Amino acid sequence: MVARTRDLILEEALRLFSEKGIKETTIRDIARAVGITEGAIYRHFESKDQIVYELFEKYSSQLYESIEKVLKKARTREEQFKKVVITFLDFAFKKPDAFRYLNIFHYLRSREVKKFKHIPFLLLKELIVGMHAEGVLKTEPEYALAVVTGTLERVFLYKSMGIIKGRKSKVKERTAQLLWRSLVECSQS
Amino acid sequence: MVARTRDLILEEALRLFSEKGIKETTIRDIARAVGITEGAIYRHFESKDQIVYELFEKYSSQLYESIEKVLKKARTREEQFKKVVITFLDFAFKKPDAFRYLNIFHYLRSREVKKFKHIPFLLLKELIVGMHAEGVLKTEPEYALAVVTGTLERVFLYKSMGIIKGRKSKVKERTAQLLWRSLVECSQS
Amino acid sequence: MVARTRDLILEEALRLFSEKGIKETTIRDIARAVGITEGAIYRHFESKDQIVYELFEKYSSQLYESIEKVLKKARTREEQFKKVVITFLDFAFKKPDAFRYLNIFHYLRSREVKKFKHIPFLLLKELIVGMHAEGVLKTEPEYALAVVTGTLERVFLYKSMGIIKGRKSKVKERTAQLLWRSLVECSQS
Amino acid sequence: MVARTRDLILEEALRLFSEKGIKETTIRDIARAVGITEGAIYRHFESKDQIVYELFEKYSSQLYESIEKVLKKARTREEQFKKVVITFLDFAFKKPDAFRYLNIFHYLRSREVKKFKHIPFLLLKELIVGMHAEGVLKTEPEYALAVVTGTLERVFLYKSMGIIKGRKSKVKERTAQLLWRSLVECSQS
DNA sequence: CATGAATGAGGTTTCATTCAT
DNA sequence: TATGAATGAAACCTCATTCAT
Repeated sequence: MVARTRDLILEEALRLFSEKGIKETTIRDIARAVGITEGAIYRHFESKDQIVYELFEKYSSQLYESIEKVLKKARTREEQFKKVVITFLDFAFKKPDAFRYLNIFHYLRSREVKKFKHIPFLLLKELIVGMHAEGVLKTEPEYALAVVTGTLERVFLYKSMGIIKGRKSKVKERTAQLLWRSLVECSQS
Repeated sequence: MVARTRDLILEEALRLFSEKGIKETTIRDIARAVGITEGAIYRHFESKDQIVYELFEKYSSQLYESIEKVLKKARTREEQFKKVVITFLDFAFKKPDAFRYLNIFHYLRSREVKKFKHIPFLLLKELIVGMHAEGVLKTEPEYALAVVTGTLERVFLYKSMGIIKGRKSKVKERTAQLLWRSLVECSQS
Repeated sequence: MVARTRDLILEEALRLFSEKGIKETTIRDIARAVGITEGAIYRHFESKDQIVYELFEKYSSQLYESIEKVLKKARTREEQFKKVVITFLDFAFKKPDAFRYLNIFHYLRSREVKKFKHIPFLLLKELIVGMHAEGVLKTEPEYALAVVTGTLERVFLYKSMGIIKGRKSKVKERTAQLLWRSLVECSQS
Repeated sequence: MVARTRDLILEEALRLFSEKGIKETTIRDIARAVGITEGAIYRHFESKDQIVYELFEKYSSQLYESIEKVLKKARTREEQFKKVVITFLDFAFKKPDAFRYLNIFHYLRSREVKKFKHIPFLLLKELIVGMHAEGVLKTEPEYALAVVTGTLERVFLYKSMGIIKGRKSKVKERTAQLLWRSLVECSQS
């Protein structure tokens, strides 16, 4: 009941930020959503920016760790690649607000992203560069990265907009397969 | 001389919106960039939102028309597809602020997008659905759409960040080819 | 153990008030300095103002009583005068925070000073007026008062800033002698 | 009528700051006194602190220049000394709010004083150190400085409180003479 | 057309004080 | 006695918009 408020603030802030944008969400919005007064927020956070950063740090790390775990477990490059795609989408589907928020943050605060360690994007980059170095991936790694990250974001977006239909597990599998085939099996240079 | 100021306002607003965000850019910022005072802006526009909408309308239509033209000219589906991809990237490279702005607007004002006709995305959607209906494209159109739109945005982003290197014409060609092969030639279901 | 906390609060409040100012010091600042929470302060004091007043009352009285004692003991006007000067500076050097605080309070709350009895300044005034009435002091008492009080404050200030150097006992003696000679021996009208 | 508002803000801010203190005066207080809204203040000043600094700079410089002028004109050390004392008090009597404000600022923001050039106190210090070096002043310069600055402040204070009576010109002359005799003619070491 | 001062609503933040535990 | 979360008023500041000139 004590530490709860802090979490509630983070929860509602995440929801509102991902819905309306960061600047578009006011401290009052958050306070109202939590059911406290504006002043109370400042017992738990020093500033609005602290909430903004803490949310990025929290979910960035979460996703980062999931991917790290998957990378370690998988035996083959194929398994690694597909599992990473699935992990991304799994996170996105389970925590859509968080995923949307991470994208917004990357878009609007790209300069500040550098201050954080544990950027999931970097793990993906490493994987793709590694695959290319080993000759598994013929496509230029920069392009492959663009295809993968772009597709991930859009698949999530279109799924949440209802453009892409079907069970989430199906969507995850299909996306992983599609990207693998596109980039690896259709060997392109 | 009269119309010039109005255009300058749009120009600077676009630059600032795409750099810092819409809410993050103030009327004063725009006025200063143009070299006039805040009040003067209201001689040309009724409100900040009018600038926001007009910019979206303007560049959305521009891109829409370029794509329309290309679609009409092209003889084959392959030519259509590749030319559309190239047209998108051409627009993005020539008017990076506008392209970034269209993306921001889509992200933050998705509800309002519906008020506008001439959404380039819809032309792309139509093309892909058409290709699928004709059997040219085996990949499910929703996924193909996700791959194409996502990749386009990322290729532009990574090019402007310096992650993707090389001449712009090369990048455009390569992206078009890559997407065509991935989605069409690697026949997938 | 009970009274100890109360005293600690007064102690830390005095230090902070004299360092940063009254309005500039928050209840939270004081609580943190003492090592308790904000709420706990209100177990010991009804309000911030009560702390402010009690501190003034406490140190004002202390200095008042020291001076009173000295005045009673001394046999001659010269001894009285010099001892009073020394007592003022002795208090200032031993309790610099308190002395600074008394000055701040006089400056910012001059209206409220009247509510208190035991204002050290009044004893000094009485002494000087008395000396003048007896013909010991030729200088007009109002001016003498200005010279004495002003000099005392500045000697303390310059000593704590390092502008005036030397042992404190020396500074006290020298100031007493200097003021006595200036105002009394150099008979002026 | 245009530039007037800016000056009015400075004027009222000075009055309120010197009456109630800096932290104790709100932007709203100033706005109300001027007869405008709070927001309007920010068209003329970037922040409350800017007003605070500008006021210090303005009156500090004014007094500084008056003293500089007097120092240049005067032929003898005696004339210099007395004229400087008179100039200080003249400023204090003509602009009591400004004089009180300079004192408050020195007291509460001593660290920030170093950022400014043209501190009147420094001219006084120079004069006294010079007089001592030449043997005109036998009293140690640090003590002399304490007596002079302390007395000046108190004479002003007691005059404005009604403790010191008489015409202002009389008070100025008397203070100058009293300080000269005390520190110089009563040769002390 | 343009200026730039002003408004007024609303944003972020601070802080003395209260209160359930 | 003490905690620490919460309140609520008020502080500083921002900014889209209006308006007299």
